[in-house]
Amino acid sequence: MSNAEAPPERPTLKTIAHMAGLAVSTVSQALKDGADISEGTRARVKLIARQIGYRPNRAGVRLRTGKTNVISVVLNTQEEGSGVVSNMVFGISNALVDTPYHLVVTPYSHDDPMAPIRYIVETGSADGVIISRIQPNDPRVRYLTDHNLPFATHGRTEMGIEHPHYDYDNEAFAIEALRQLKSNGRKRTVLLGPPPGLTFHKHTHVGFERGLQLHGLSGSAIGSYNIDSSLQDIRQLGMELARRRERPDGIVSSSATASMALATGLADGGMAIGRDYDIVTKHSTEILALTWPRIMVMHEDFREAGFELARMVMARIGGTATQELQKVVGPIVN
Amino acid sequence: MSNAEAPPERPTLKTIAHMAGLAVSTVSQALKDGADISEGTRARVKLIARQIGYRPNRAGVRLRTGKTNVISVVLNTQEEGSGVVSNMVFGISNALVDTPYHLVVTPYSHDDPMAPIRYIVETGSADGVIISRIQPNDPRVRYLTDHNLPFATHGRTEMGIEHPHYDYDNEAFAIEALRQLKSNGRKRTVLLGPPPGLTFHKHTHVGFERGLQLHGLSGSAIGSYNIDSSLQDIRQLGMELARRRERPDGIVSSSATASMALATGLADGGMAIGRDYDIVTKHSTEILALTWPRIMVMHEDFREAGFELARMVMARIGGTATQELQKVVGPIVN
DNA sequence: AATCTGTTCTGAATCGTTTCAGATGTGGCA
DNA sequence: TGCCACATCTGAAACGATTCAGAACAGATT
Repeated sequence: MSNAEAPPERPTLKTIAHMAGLAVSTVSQALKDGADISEGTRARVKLIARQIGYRPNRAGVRLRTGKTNVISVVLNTQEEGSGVVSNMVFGISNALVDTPYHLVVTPYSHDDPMAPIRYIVETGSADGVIISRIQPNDPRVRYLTDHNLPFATHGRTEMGIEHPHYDYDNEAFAIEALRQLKSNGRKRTVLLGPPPGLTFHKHTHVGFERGLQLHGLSGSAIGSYNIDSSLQDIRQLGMELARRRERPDGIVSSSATASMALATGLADGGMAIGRDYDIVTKHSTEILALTWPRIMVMHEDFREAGFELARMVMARIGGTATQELQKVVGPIVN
Repeated sequence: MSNAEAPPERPTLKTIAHMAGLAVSTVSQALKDGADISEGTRARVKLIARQIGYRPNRAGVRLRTGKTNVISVVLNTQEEGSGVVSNMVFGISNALVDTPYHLVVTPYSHDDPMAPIRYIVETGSADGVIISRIQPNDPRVRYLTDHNLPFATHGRTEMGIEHPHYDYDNEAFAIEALRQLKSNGRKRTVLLGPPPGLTFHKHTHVGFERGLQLHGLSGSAIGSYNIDSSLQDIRQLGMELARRRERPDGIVSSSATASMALATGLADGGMAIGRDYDIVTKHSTEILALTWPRIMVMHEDFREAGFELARMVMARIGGTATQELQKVVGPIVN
């Protein structure tokens, strides 16, 4: 009838302090190798902590220090894509294993990309942020910089602000894609690129133009559609291309699903890959290579991207210089 | 030189109390429509709170009340799939809009599905949990039930424990798939189903068997491979099937990507969809229907699943009876 | 005038952690 | 013996919210 059989409460610093016969503050210091603690008690405290499975209470730490131990990844709800998001998320998760950080997903529904950023800053709900779909002049980057919240971007900006970023070299991709088309004897090329406004749209188009010159090809970018267009629309585009007087014979595409839809449309129009045209695309899963083997592919690894971005944010939180936290990976040329 | 131009601190209850000339506890009560507060001050406090953009400090609430305002979704890092994960996550996010809940992603790397669950329970890091890849006798379900942590499962169990769940009726799917194959004149069927161990493996196989009887078809389930097998392996399987003396002419598959790989292998073996065989599959994105129009599809909506699961967990946290939080959606038969 | 009832508000304690000024005790040295 | 320096530990305060026993005061009742 006594309180002997109390439910097993989570151990706190107080628990350890009681067991060790020390004050709470001593225990706190000991656990973090504070200066003024003797080697002996330090070891003793740590032993006890390990024995009883002590884990610092996140709310306590957060309240006292302001550190949330949270990394927030801000995602566009619309973003579909074949596993881009999940791979990013898993990549980030992977980098967070064995750190105190938790990963929270903060979504936004296309109307306002700034809303989640403001929310995070105003409520102080994360120590660091990862954002994607970067624009050359990105208000989120400015805002986060102004408010001094560590972040990393999946993509580059052009606003004279140094910040951690990870990016795929889409310029190199476009050039290499054209090189491959050229070496297959293709002459009249077309680019189905990223949606306008985003930085990697620019990079891709610049690379495309440079590639055309470099390899002496003719070609043009599709203006009316991009890889974010509906698959139905892209298929229509394919049929349209097949109906042109001067049919293109080489296609550069920035997305695997878009490529499939486009190839389907072209097939509707009677054009066969390998015979009438070739198509080079980025892809991130093996399904394309397996079921559309004639589509030429360059791999882009979003898991790696997530992993690196998370490491960058953590490094930034830890004080690493921004300049050391920038990485652009080129396409893997086989 | 005075402290007049202090940096804009986040407002707290103290700020409001100061402005309203009230005690902190009064403000706290007023904001949550506590009983003993006059209508007047209630309105006044709320007005001020709105004006200055007050948001409760999560750490404060969490420390005092133990409520984390976090929903955790536990995901298998291996889980690839075409956007299953991202759609789930976005669906959950959607349900969490305009609630105080944040979504944290807790991953695990196949070795131990229990690890993240134990972590969440032991550290009390979430008010509710969403899990998937459910087994008929799932230790996670027992553990969460025993420890009284609200949760919802994406899939059903068979362990005599009532718990919130959302599931796709894979039994009905298999039966309907066979019906469609039958009506196309197919006779010798084969099932490429979910990996063994999971509940929806069982459901799919039961449905398959029942469908065979119901429609008087012959058929068998593939034992050695499943939709989690590598796409290369599945393609091999397709070639193998095409080499059999008694070639199957009807295929039921539980995954879109697996179906594509299988169809590719069958094509390698000289079999053409529509001519030599038909294949019915589940899918969740429109890409399949667009580029493989001859594959017959039934749609499974993972965004909806995530949405419903999140609502169930929140309802459970709010005390809604478990029995009212169970939903099984059938395949949409066109 | 004294007492009671009821409404509305307050103060203190608490959750778990960190920080920092100061307490305690040890030994050395004059 | 008395004083100082040093190593080690402690107590109190703070972060922001909630809870609850009780304070303060008004009006009604005797």
